[in-house]
Amino acid sequence: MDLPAWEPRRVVAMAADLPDGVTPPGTRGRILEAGLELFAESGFAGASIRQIAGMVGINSATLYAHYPSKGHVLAELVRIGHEEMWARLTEAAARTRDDSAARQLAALVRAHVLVHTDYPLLAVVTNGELHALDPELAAPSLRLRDECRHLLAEVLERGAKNGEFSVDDPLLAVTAIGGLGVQVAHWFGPALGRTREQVADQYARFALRIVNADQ
Amino acid sequence: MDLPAWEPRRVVAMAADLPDGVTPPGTRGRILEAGLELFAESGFAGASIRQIAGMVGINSATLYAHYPSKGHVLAELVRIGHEEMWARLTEAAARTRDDSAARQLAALVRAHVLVHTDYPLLAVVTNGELHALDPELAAPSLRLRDECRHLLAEVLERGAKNGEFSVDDPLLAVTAIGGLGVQVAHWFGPALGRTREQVADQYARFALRIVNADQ
Amino acid sequence: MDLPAWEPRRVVAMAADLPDGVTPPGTRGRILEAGLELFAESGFAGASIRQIAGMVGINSATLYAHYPSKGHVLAELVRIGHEEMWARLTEAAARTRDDSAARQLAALVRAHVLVHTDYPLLAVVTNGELHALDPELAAPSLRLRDECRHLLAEVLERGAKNGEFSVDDPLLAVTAIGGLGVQVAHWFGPALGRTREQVADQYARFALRIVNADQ
Amino acid sequence: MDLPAWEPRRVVAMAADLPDGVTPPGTRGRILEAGLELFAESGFAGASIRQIAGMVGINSATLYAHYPSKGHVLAELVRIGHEEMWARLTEAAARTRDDSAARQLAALVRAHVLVHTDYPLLAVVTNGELHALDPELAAPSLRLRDECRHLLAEVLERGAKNGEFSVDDPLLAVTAIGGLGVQVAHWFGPALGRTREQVADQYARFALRIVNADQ
DNA sequence: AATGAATGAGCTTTCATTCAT
DNA sequence: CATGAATGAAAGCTCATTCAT
Repeated sequence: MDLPAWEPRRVVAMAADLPDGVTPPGTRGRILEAGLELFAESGFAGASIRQIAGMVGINSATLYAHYPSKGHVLAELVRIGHEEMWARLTEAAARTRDDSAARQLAALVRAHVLVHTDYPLLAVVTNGELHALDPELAAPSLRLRDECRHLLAEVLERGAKNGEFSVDDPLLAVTAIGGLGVQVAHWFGPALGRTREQVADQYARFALRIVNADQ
Repeated sequence: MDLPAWEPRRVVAMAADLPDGVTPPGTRGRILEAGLELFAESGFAGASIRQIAGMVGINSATLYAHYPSKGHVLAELVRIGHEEMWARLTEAAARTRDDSAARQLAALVRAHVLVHTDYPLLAVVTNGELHALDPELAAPSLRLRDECRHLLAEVLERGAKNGEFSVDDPLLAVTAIGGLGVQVAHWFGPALGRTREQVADQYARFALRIVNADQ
Repeated sequence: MDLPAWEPRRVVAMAADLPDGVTPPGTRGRILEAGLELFAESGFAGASIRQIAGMVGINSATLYAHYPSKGHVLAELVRIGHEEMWARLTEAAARTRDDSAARQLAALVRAHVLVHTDYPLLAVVTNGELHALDPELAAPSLRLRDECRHLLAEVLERGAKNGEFSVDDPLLAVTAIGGLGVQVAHWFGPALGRTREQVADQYARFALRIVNADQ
Repeated sequence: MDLPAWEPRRVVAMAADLPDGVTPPGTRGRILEAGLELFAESGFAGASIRQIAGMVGINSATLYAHYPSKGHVLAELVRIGHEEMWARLTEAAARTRDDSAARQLAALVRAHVLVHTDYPLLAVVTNGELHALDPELAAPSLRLRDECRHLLAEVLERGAKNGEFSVDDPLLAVTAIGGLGVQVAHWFGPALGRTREQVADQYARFALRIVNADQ
């Protein structure tokens, strides 16, 4: 097996993409993208307002015409990340509401993985820099995050109840399956030689096996 | 299912423990423990030399009598973390050298999980702050890290070859199984209501299912 | 003879003057003047950024909006000093190009002395703090300095060749005549009771005698 | 004429020599020599106690078993430098007490130059770092320094009175002749291709010409 | 005589932020 | 909308010096 050399970076991916339609126009949006790249690379504390401004090509004071503080840039990124995740998982759950638990679980895991392959920098910031946010700025994201975890918990319970799944410890299954997706953001990239679909499908199968679902 | 409220912290665990026998005596060791706690909580860039010194109860200048720079404190933590992980995985692999691939995989995953439950702060720093290290200070740890990944890859290949495992995409299986353990450090703690053994056993079973081993 | 008491200071003069037209306007110029005074008095290493800022009446951080480092303040002073010296010597040499070597030597020494009486602090910094400068920042000044020494060497050679001067060891004559002027910056001041012109004329006569020119 | 490239160093010479018989034995003497080298190269403020200790091969705390402070190391160097200068000039003046003023002036200048060629580092520190010394530590040296200047002033006055010399402005002649010697310490070295005697003889002749003595 | 550990003060520089223009 | 200048606070680190051993 060819293990690609492990890189001591927080994210392997390069493009600081944001979901369609959420990037504000003009300078405000470019600040957001620069913040995304730098926060993903160096963490919130490790990135400076001057670095962000420099990447955008503006004076650091100009940033304050668009965001009231460095923390608010992070807050907007974290909000966008959580909303995208929540939207995709909610959509996947709704779309498969009447399917078997197995199909719904697969859909949720696929959605979960794909949001991490599509926006790896955003995912790394969203998952890893929440601690740097003022509690009041973090609160809305925390609510979305809890809803996402409950979506996963609910399908596991449904499958356990109706006999599709055989789960010894549902809580650990949630942490495992959730954790699988989170890690994807760190290493997914073109060097891997796998498409986003391939990873999503494979990880969905892993999840089904974790809960002993027939496949 | 009772999902405990998700906490916006990098580590849930509290005790800034280091493996037996590696903590240097006296002030040097206390600096290491304080650095561990603060780097785990706030990241390398988010923790200041004065905070570390304050936690130890020394003047910030005194720190430099023991370590030549802030980066060297991190470097020692990262080195310890990688050596512990490497030692445990190597031991597990050696102990099960003559067993089936399934038993060896289980042993590796158990060891991997246990090192994350036993030293969660160290694991978070070891996995998450390597990027902040000067390349020359990081190099030895990167070598150990690659060896660990190869241990896992080798047992997967052995099981795939001898028919114990059925793996579509071995590389993705490595990332998945490896990723499972890494995440443990973030949420394992007393509030979870699971012992370290319970988590390790369960995760070992998850891994075996991921590779379709008979159990 | 009334020898004024010798003072253990690097410069006796007080006014931290810079040549006309080179002081930048506003804060940037006041930083330069404060740096001049403090570097002259205490040397580069002995003067702190906070002292400079305090003398200007600004926060020490503000200094960095005008100069990228303490070394760059020194670099600008050293550059100004060398350019003024070079300009005056070049002008003196050009003005007397068609005169006798004796008249040209006198003009050069007068110019050399006058630049030291007019800007003694600048001369002390320019001559005495070059060693503290990064080589790349020092390079342009070193070139000017070498050109100045060659101006002096050339007139000595001309006078030696055409019989106006009688010089045993031209190299030592250059060091002696050059050294005469350099020292002036340390002790010239109002307490001396001599005008700049008196010193310049007298030293020019000294130089002519050193090379045995008819007067 | 081959002007050697001008070097942006405070002293060109290398050997950190002290006069015979004054270097204290053992560590105390090695501290003095290390201080001499570093103070000459970087100035008092630019050299640290740890650098000195490092050069000696001792712990910086050990230095305080030999000298009560960094300033006292400088003070001892400055004292030694002034005593050597005073001793040599006094001896030269005494030896030529009954000679012509011209011969006495030549002897004084020769002695002055030779002390600068023989101990250039010491001379640079002695002349250039007095300002960094506490006034009470500097006082004895200042007295010696004034005596030296008076020796020179006296012979000039004698020569002027008895008609050997023709001096317009004795004070400026003192500054000029004194300044000649001081500068020697900065550039004298093996690269010059002149012996100490050659320089001393030549500079003595320069001095006689400055005062219009018959030669 | 020498040391390692410790310290308070200070260093140069960068931080996020403000404000007048 | 954008800027240059400014700031208080704090960053990592070095300073000369002290002290118990």
